[in-house]
Amino acid sequence: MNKIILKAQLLYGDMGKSEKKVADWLISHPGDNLPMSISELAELCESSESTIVRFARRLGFSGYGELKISVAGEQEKKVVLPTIDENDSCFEILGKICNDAYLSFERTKRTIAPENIAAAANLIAGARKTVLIGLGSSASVAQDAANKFLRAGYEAFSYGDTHMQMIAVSRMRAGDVLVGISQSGASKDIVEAMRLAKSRGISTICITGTDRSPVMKQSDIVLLTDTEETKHSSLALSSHLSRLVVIDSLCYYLVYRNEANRGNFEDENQNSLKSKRVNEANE
Amino acid sequence: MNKIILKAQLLYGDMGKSEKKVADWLISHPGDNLPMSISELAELCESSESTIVRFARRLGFSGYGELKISVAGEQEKKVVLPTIDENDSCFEILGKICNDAYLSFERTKRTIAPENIAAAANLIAGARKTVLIGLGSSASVAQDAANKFLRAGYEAFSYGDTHMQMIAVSRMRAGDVLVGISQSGASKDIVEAMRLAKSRGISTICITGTDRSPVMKQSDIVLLTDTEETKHSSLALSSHLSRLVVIDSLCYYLVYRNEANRGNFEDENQNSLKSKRVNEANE
DNA sequence: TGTTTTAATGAAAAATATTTTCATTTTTCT
DNA sequence: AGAAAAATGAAAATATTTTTCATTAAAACA
Repeated sequence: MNKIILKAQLLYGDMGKSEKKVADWLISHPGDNLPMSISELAELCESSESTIVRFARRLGFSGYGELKISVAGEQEKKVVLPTIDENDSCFEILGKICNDAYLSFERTKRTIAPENIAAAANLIAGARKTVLIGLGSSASVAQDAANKFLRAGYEAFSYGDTHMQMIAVSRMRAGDVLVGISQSGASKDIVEAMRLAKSRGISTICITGTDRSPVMKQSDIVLLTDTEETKHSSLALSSHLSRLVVIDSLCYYLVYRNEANRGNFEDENQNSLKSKRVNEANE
Repeated sequence: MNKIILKAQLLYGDMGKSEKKVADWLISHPGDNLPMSISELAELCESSESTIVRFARRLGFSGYGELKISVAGEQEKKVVLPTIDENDSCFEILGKICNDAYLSFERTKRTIAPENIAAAANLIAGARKTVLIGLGSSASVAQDAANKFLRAGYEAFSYGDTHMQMIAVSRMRAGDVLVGISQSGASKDIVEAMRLAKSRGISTICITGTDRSPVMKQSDIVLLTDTEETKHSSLALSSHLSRLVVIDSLCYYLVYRNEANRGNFEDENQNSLKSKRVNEANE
């Protein structure tokens, strides 16, 4: 995978017309080495030297020299363009999905507010208990999160059933935290549950992929993940993965924060599951 | 081994005293990139710019620029493994987890057998129904998969409860497919359920991160994901994501295979959920 | 061994390449 | 449509690379 081309695609939207011409050239010449001099490339792209320097800087290089060298370093790895088409084999699709996930992670890093993740983690760390709710694919994210938080030593529960969600919220009190997970940010039942929680003085956090969405209005802390419309379909695969990495980073932070847990939680968890494993010798 | 260093050694005898100093520096710094400018290198080698140009030409390059780029191209892409430490902020952890996920995807692409994914997808595509089972974090993977397969137009169910898993298997028949998900590949209950299924002539697929694991012996098709031992902890975050991208690629393939579905499944799914969304105007 | 010839070297000049600056153009917002 | 902001490229300012050439070091020969 060519990281430079991926990065160029990632930042494509931010570029001006002329910078896009540089990106286009790069994207349409994967595997090529860059011309020796910036002037040659400027001519090829029908652009100017300064634009190319700006392009290189946008990608994180100090200038054209670094870009040139980095492109050379990336060579021999072919680019997979992340549009899935009907003739792709399963394995090709896997490659494209991995690419897409990578881009989604990069977008999430840009979208999410660092201080909000920290705030969310600290809120959960100090909470009496944490309840996570979501529907559809967000229900499995919620379940996964509850699973991990519990293993990290925090009281966490998830509910995927709208009735149970309301019941759970009605049993919560100040000092508890409700985490609502919704890609669209507009799931009625989740918004309702969040509203109820908020009215009862319970802290609320949402993880959503849609800015200015209803669920945000009911949240004390907003974790905004990859907001890009998924290019493939409503399966919304990559955005789902982004929500998981956000959960994972919260979880890691919690593990490290939990002094008592830090050293031994791995072993403890391993031991608690030991009886559930096949004794390989008998297998 | 680095081709450029090899060449330098080959031609070492022909060089003058000063050129040898340049060769020595290169040989004693394998894996390093060359300094940005020829003057820097001249200083490091206690030599001069002109000598370095001569050295580069002797090796067959047109000048320092080409040598520099060629050295960069030769570099083995050594990846920095991001180890999370206790002083990292949540946001830093997020970055490292994304990196880790990326590496995990790369490993999965190398480990998984392309023909096996295809076989698994085709098996599911032709099945009367598909049952997915897993425990712990694999339960949420199973749930996520069932959710997506159903949306893609296939009969799919997941069970996270060991009793329900056995009951579900006992109700299956030839023509059905059982997918067992287990990172360790050694979960007793999953292996049991798979064995039962196999004895009853039901096709079995496993998704696991452990080669030569018990669950593999009960499987017709093995999807082996990232087998790297997780560097961080038993939370096994990245391997979890790898299993999800495998599910996602199966799912996409199924979507494209399902002729009837292809065009309109997105819209249908969107419509079926419409009543569950907040009407934004009222919000 | 001393002298001549040849090769190697580096300082500085010349040629190239890159980066910055800034006036002009284009786009966006009102 | 007009004002403000952003993007662009020409040209100036830097920086880098290459060439030149005087000097030095090494080899060849008497």
